[in-house]
Amino acid sequence: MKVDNRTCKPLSIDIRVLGKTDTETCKRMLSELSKGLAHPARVEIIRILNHTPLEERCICGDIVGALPLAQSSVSQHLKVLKETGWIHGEIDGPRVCYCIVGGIIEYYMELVRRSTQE
Amino acid sequence: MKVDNRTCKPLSIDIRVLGKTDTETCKRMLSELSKGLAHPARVEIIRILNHTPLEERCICGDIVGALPLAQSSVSQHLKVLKETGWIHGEIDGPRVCYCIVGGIIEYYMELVRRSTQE
DNA sequence: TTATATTATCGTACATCTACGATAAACGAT
DNA sequence: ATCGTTTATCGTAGATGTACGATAATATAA
Repeated sequence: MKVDNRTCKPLSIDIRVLGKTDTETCKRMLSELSKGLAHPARVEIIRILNHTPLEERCICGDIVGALPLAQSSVSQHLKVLKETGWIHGEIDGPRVCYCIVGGIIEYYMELVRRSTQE
Repeated sequence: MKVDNRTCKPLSIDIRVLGKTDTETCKRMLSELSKGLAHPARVEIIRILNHTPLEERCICGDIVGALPLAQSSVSQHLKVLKETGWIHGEIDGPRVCYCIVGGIIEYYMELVRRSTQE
């Protein structure tokens, strides 16, 4: 019998790959990730996921409950965050467990630095 | 006779105001600024303006020349950057001199930190 | 199997974004 | 006053974003 194991493999991004990434690619990556942050609801989702401790991973329903939007709208925002590279999800029974990509915030900051100061 | 004085009053933003800003406002400001970065052309404009030394301020034509877009399209991107708080412009004869808002990049980074880690 | 819970997707309706050419507006120069 | 330069705005067209209810899909539970 399956217990409430909210599992998300800790998928991470290595900030060092940026050392080998050309400026044009950096700009595209930055604008793509920025699109993810370009809505208050998505900023809030990132905040929630970044807040949630590893042993208590966040399932979709928790996020829906925390936002003043319909379930289908939240699902769309989660999709945008997945497509723009901020989060990943894993099916856990009838539910889906969402996690923030490890190190993505630092990665984003570095992208801002590199793209604007290069 | 007017010489080529590319003047832009150095308009700046004080990062300390964030200390008195509530979370909800931070999220709205972050998503608004992020919208500004959500296109490669606008990232490039920010990079150019951040690169240009103060004594050689950037006029609109320079930016148009640096991008593979029509003048009207660049003008629209400049408008978005103005509306989202990244840059400001000053009329200088028939031309317009654009400048990045002082300290806006650090301000943006701090917004990312506060909005995601709060 | 059937029912229940959870989440994605579909269909729809507006709004906003993106890009362009054409035009207007503002100013300096002649 | 007229011309040329520079930049914003308009009009248009197509793409994308946003929000919702309804429905489908998936897995567990009964």
